[in-house]
Amino acid sequence: MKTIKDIAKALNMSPSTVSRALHNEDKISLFTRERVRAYADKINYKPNHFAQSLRKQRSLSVGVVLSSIPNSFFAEVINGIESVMNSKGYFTIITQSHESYAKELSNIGHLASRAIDGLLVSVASETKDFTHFKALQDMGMPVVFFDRTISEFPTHQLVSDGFKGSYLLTQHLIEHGYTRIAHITGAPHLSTTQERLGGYKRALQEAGIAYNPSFVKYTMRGGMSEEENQYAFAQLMTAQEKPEAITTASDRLTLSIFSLAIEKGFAIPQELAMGGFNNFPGTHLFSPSLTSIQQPAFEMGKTAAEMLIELIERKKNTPAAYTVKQLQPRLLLGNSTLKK
Amino acid sequence: MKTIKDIAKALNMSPSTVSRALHNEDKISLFTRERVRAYADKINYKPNHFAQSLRKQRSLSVGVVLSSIPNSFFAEVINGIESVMNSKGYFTIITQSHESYAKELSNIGHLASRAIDGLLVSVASETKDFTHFKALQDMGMPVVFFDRTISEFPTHQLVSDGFKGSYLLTQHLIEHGYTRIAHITGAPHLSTTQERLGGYKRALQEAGIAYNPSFVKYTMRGGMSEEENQYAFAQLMTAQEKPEAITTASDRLTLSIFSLAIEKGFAIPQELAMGGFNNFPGTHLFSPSLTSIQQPAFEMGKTAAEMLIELIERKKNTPAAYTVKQLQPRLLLGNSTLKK
DNA sequence: TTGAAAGCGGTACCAC
DNA sequence: GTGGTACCGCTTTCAA
Repeated sequence: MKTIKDIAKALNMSPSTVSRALHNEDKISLFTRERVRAYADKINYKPNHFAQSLRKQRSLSVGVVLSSIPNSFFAEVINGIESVMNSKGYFTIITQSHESYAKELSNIGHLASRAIDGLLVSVASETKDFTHFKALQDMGMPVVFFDRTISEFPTHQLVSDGFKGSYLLTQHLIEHGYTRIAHITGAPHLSTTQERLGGYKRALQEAGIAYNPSFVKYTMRGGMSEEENQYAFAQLMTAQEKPEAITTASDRLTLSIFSLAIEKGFAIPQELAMGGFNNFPGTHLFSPSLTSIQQPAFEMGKTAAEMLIELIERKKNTPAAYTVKQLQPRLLLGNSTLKK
Repeated sequence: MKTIKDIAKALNMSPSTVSRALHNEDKISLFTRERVRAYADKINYKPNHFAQSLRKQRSLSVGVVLSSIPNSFFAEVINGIESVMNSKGYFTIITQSHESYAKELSNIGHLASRAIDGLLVSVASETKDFTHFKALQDMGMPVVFFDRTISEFPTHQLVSDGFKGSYLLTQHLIEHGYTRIAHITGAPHLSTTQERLGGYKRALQEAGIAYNPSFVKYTMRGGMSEEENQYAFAQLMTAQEKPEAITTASDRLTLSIFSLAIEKGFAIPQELAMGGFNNFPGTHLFSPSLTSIQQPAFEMGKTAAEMLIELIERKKNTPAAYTVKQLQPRLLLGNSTLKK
């Protein structure tokens, strides 16, 4: 691997001149700049990233902690993040928590030792303690939360309007004649869970339908555990008072519960209507086509990345005015929630 | 950020001792080791990765170049790669080519300047020139190809048996009474394209069905371009001699062509049977459920990562004996290829 | 068993 | 405009 010193020696000048020439500084004569450039190209010189980072105390890379890459929602989010980071010259290191607190903790540790310049996080569903994020932030690391956030955390946050999404879906079901509507959701302490539940309740309330707590089922692993999902579904459908419609609050849950209902032989939507949060491509090809609340995943990644860059490149002493942004979800109608 | 020097000063010893103690070297007294460990823990010391990499001339990170993260197949592959890399202490930097040669080239450049220890590549469909990979390899960078490979490239390679997958699907269709079977595939120069086409041809040949070149359509962007897909589909279905079945050679193509057929109102499988390579979860919920060839994506990532680690950690002077591994795909039967 | 010091590749301050 | 050089944090050889 060729270094600046090699170039300096070959061209008979000092390393500092070479460095400056490569950075195209005006102080260096155009002639020298050209000579250096040409030679660097010729020997295919690449700056050593570690030396640069060590010296400049910044790595031009950011870390991402999210639940799972094969989840279509997050896959699209990553795409959005990378589109921004690449154009700004930053690298993106992605880690998966698989909804586990322990994994999240160890990922954060690894990322910290990589001296990343900033961190994008969608909190694992198991996580209830935030001191590991706070510790990083106190050390000067910019942190932005997206999707699953910690509302009381002092930093930029980006969420999709889960309240609205859930509200629209529930309202849609009510308009189509359903009144016994269930809601299967994630862990109760999560912001997303609370919002989505809130939208569901509000729609019921506005329609004058009494809220029935036994129609709401929580899953601690947010749909990642098939047993948990089956249990929640069974509890709902073996009760004396069964729901006529189920809404689901996350990608995994939606796919899993829909799949279960088909498996168990429920007629959809005649016997049981279904709809939920879902970013999988192709659910319009399901039988019946699935009514979904789609979140703007790519845009979420893109915007979160922009917020992070803003924090990273802000002057150190500028006091940060943290904002919380909300993106609007879309309700995509399918046949799984048709009028009875 | 605390450094080794801080620890040394606080404990009144030299940086070298601290370094050795942290690495648990026997030369250092147990007492000292414990003292250092305890203090390092207390101040939450994390080694500076850049300094380490700069000094040791290795980064403990690997680069990955693949087509697209939101593609379920690659998302699962990434999962497999990370499971190995994390356990071995390596970091994984993922880049997407979106099937573009230019993007692939620039990704490789970025990764190289990050001084990655190794590279995992699934070649972009546009790529026809391999000198950028060769250059890296000549500089001592271990490279492993997976999925979309360059067969003549001297290194470890890992593919799924596309010939077999395609053969099984075509054979299945023939057994169910179809004879006019089409095949929509990617760019003709790709190894995967040729294999999958090969399996298709072999099955036809064994059944004594004449190969009809007008039943094979190529897409240069491998399903990423909706226009291309529509054109290929239209060409097949507006010809005088229409196929009764279509097989598709990649995830994107399978989803896209299936979607098109539904949209255009074809009765599946009565009028047109469909099946193809597909790793999307949930196609059993399609209407009709989709016959698919599933590739072992997680295992592919896992094995490719292991092969790369093997190359990285091999002693420099050991001559490499490169191997080509094949993983077996599974044929998942659905209703989209039922007997007429 | 521990310490001193050189050096990994670049950058940036200070001279000239 | 250009050169000399200290230094970023860590590892490792040599010496003690």
